[in-house]
Amino acid sequence: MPPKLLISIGRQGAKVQNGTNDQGAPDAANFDLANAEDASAQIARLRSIVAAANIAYHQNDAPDLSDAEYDALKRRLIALEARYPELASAASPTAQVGAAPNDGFGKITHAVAMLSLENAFAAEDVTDFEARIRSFLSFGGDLAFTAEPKIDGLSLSLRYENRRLVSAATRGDGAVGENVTANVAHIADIPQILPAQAPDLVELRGEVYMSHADFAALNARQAQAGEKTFANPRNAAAGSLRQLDASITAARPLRFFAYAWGALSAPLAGTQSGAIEKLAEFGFVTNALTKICHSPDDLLAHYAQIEMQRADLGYDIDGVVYKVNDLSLQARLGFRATTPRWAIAHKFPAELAWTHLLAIDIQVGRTGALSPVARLAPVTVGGVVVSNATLHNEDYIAGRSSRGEPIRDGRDLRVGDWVQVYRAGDVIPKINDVDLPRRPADAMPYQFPETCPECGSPAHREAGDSVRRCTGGLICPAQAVERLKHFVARGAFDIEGLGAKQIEMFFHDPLLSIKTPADIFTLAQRDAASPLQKLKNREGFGETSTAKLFAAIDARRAIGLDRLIFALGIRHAGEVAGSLLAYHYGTWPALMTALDAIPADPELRAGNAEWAELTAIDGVGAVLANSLLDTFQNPTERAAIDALIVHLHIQPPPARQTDGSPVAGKTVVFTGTLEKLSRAEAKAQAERLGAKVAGSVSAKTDILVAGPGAGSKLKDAEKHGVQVLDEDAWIALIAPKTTLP
DNA sequence: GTGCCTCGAGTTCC
DNA sequence: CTCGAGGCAC
Repeated sequence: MPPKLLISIGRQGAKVQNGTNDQGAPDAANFDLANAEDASAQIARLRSIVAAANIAYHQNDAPDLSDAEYDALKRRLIALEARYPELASAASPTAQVGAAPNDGFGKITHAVAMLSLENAFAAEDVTDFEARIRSFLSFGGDLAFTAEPKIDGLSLSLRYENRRLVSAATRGDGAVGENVTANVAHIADIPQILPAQAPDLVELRGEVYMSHADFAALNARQAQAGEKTFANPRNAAAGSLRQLDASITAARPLRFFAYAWGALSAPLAGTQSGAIEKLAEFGFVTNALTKICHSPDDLLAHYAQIEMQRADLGYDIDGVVYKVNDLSLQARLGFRATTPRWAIAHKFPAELAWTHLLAIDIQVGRTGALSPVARLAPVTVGGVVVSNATLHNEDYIAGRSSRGEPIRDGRDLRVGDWVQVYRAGDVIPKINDVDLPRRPADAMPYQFPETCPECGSPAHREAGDSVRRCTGGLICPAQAVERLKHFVARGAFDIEGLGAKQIEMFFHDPLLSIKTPADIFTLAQRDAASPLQKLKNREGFGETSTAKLFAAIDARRAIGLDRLIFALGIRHAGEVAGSLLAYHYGTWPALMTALDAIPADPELRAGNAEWAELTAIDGVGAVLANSLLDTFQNPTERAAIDALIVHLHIQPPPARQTDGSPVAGKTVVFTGTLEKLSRAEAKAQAERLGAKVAGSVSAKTDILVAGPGAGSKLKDAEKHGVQVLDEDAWIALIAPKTTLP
């Protein structure tokens, strides 16, 4: 997932609904959406520039564009072509470089990201959900929700411009999906044209599914024709939609329920339920079991009602979705990193199945964690055949959580046991229970290895840690290869054509080996210099895909500082930490200078100014800071990083989209009692507008928002000459920017 | 010190 | 997707 993208989309969601912006496709953002004439001219111009640059680069060895410029132009072209599928052309340079391997579908960037939902399993999770919303909003009045069945199909995003369907995309990673426009052309539930009352731009979301009756008939036809049958309606729907030959899709009985929207040029209504009614007026099929509820008890009653009807619906559902009905409250609640705060999916209990535990294997992850995996006799659970299940860690096998509490009543798992499996969240297979009476008499307790099965190094478990880790570091081939996979993963370098499989292959390749990240960027050079076994002559590569791969690698020499930090795979430094550090330090040299100024001896760090600055970053604590220093001050690690850096053009993190927000870049501190906003809401709102929210007042503070009961912070503010506002003044200050649909 | 809220790191199957 | 735990508010 491109993390920055997702976060910025989430935080900007409300504005997008006003039609003022288009965060999901930054490369095409300044483009007049309604004007396909302009698009056609721009696409033609960009194609010729990019094609010329490709030739200059690959044949003349004299690039006339910088990597960053080339990358930007190409991305803009891809975005435009995605937006205007009718202008796409096999002759476009993107047709050769842009498409993913073994995949005939183009990509479409969602104007507003398609997020996932938080899950609830128990009644308690539902009451918690409601309570959390009330507390976030400081709201005691009537709080209404919509409750509707959660269809078990594939989510789809349909884009209508001037009331005509222009594109259809799968969810993909949430930010970018696959273009299936041709495939949905024959789905009867999807209108091609919207009525005159619909807004100019509608990005509509819903679920493609197959009914039980149609599924049974399709499988019967498939069996008769000697074709493979589908395991369940969901797979059948997915398989049908993703046919490269759209005429096959047309012959499959797919259906569609509309239930949500992304970008809109005008709001549909003031409530979720009102908007759904509008969608029905537009000609979409909406679910008849959608109901407005006013309390957790109401929600749970409707859940029970739907669960009772489940078997008779004629299509698969896997739960009930609850959404805050008032759209202005939805906007205030906003988003966490990957899920909205205003919705939750209440899942039905998972299906269970008994099977045989055949073996316990150990995998080694990029941080050296030894993770046990259960090998199972294949068994069907929830329509899917499961043969592996995660076992988490050694405590989990032993029958206790790492906090020492018993799980499975303290019964351990042994090879040879009968175990009960389920798919957590209908995805990840897990072991729920073990049948002790059926345990073979000779079954032995599992002995967790104390050395790494991959490299033989000692595997230690630190106090308070739940996992045992290989101490081999980069000596361990498993760690080295996993680190490389992480380096090229989504959200990191994300190099097209260089995924986990290719990394695995290159890692073990004697001639063109990739052992460190720097090796990726010298691959083309080493290939050119190598007298034998050039990549293009190997099986599975050839001239085009080799050129494609080298071009994809080159395109990534220009990399955002945030992505680079994340890509290094430093423990505790994920996407968010990468972004925090990038925004704070701005450039690579600034970050290095700061880290190098901190003493190597942990004992001496406390008094150091750079250490103080680092750990003062909101979200960066001592654990992360120490982990960063462990990596950068380790000579081997540092040498590998320095060797990488010379191949890159490190870009500053993208400017925050704050649209001239009055508080962008300011540091704000809240103190005292806030009466109109809760603390959490005030903080989220300030951050949405580009402000940094700090906990204490210092010379760097710009604004102190003081409610009644403010104490020492008010005095600090006076001392430092910090602007002090009361809550009303703060709300007035940010008001113009928080008007929501 | 305790209790949220997120984030990070692990995993499966198609 | 889930679990553990880091970071911070109370």
